[in-house]
Amino acid sequence: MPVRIEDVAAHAGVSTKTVSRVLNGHPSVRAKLRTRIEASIRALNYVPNPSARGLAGNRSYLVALLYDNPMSSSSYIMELIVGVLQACKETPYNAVLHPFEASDDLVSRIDGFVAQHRPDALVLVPPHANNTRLLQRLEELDLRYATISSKSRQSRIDIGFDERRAAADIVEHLISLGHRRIGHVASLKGHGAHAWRLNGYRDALRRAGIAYDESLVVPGDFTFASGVAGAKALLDRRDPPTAIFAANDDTACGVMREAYERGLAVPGDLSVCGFDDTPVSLQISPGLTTVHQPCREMARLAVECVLRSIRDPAMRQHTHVPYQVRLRASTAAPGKR
Amino acid sequence: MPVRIEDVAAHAGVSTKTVSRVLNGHPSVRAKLRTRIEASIRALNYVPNPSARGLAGNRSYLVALLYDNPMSSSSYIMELIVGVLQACKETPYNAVLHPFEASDDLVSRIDGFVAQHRPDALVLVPPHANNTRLLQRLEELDLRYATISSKSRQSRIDIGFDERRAAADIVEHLISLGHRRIGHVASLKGHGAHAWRLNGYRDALRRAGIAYDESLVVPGDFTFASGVAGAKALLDRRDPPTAIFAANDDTACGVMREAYERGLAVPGDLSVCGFDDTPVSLQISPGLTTVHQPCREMARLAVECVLRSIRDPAMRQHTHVPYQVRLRASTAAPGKR
DNA sequence: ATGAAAGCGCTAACAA
DNA sequence: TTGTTAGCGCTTTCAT
Repeated sequence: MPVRIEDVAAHAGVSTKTVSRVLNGHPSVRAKLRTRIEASIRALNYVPNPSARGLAGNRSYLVALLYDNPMSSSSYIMELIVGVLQACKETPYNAVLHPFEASDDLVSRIDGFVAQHRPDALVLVPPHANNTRLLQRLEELDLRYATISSKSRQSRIDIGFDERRAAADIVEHLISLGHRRIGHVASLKGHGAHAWRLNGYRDALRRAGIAYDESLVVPGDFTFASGVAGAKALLDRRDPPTAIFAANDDTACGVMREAYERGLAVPGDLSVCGFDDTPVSLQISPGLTTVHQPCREMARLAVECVLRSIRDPAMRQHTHVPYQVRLRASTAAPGKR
Repeated sequence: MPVRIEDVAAHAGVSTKTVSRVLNGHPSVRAKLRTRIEASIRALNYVPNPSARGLAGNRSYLVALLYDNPMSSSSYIMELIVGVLQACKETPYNAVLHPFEASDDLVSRIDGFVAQHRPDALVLVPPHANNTRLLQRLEELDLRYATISSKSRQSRIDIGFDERRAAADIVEHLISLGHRRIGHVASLKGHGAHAWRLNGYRDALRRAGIAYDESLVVPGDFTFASGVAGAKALLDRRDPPTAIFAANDDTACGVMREAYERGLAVPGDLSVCGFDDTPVSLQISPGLTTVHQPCREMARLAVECVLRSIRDPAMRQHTHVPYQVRLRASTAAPGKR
């Protein structure tokens, strides 16, 4: 159990500091010596003590994932977690999760959290990723952070995907099936998603020469309930849409529920598509056409970048990762039964 | 930033050791002194440095959640995570997540993980919670652990719920609606759930005086695909069941998919119920009748108990937490349309 | 019930 | 490029 750095140093015939340098990837160790020390490390099965490293180096080896609402978006968070864990694997870093509800005293609560756990790096997702006061405060604390899908340009490191183009793609798919009257249950205001997905919807209409009808866009907040309500509003019209593009899968499920309650067949009477490709899009019947949001990749990249930025604080990186439209059975030509 | 224990000691006019005792809840500090020191701690906004505590006390302040498969059961894991985080809140402990795929060298991989991260406590969920070799190894390493829903009696601390009775309850619900021929798509073998849920199903039949027909039980593995396959097998019979009890919600969704493909109405032509009360049970249409598995409570209790067991290593605790049957629209009287 | 001194295992300055 | 010497901030002996 207690193999310490000095045991390795003795075994390799060097000083502890040199072993430390190898451990920390310091460049000024000759290749030959480095190899010998690495051999000793393996031979003794040495693993450095994180507390000791942390204390001496004033680091915690913790990267924190800060998110908002575990309830309504648990599969989104879960996918991010998988990505974060992938990135931490093979590093001395551990991931810790910190749900914080948005509130006025958010900044001071984050202060408390930082004081207590002293994470070396943070990853923020919306809506915190859009909270400029919070980002400001993290800068003041000189903490490295990365955001995911932030709409703020303030963040030095942000990983997202082209949500606008993705939304346009999926609406274009509906148009290509023959739909002309397409409803949209919008995203939660404040999220970048709100504008991105709405603009993508409008882009697709414009390119197809379909006039934008504001009344076909109803408010939503990413919840199932807002899908039900949005579908009610849209389907109660005298000229109901033949297809509905919901801002996310949960909302799309709400739309499908309302169609079900009205005895409307999906996709026969109404095509529905979502966004995110959460597990429910495969579990529901018919399978839901949606956009695969590359959560894992985004989270993995975010962690990789933010860990790199610990060494290089000036680093900036704004990256889009690829997405995919997943065509399933919930969309078809209008009027087809 | 750098408020240290000696600052607190100076402020309160005591030695650092006494402050340390207060921090660690040591009983041998007089109430008056304790109060004074606590006031100093608050006044200075002191938060102990986890790395320093960890190094000096040979602890990591980490509790690890060990699980198996993030894919097929992400909402189950997510709920556990919420419970684990709740329990860690207001403690100096941080939760870390460690997915490990089951394999022959699982034990040695856990050894590596323990060597690297030195968690003070572990929480195991099935199937790891049933891995006696693994539990054995943790005992050897003198590591505190708690299991969730373990079928092994080896675990000193286990939190579960009465799955057998819950299964019986939900099947009794089907019987009370008038169903007599009820199919069951079984759980993954190896999980405690397999026997518990199957036995509960049999209990309910027996109590209702319905003969157990082995051929109405088809194998499953908690996946959507096994629900589809199981439903195919059951619905292809000359005397198909009027209701199907699926081992979990994902499987139930597969059953509903197969019903959908055959043009069978749920619940008109077929009642379906699941188990777990994952988010999909609300998102799907009709809403899925299921058993609410109290994941959060189980995880919270497991962490609370295992942290307590650090101080009291002999501690044993085997607890069942309450569950609830959630009646939704996927079950109705047979033949009703 | 409280205090003094000695580390825990590592890294950061500084030296060589 | 490598080694020496001090700590990092806390808890633990062992005193008292």
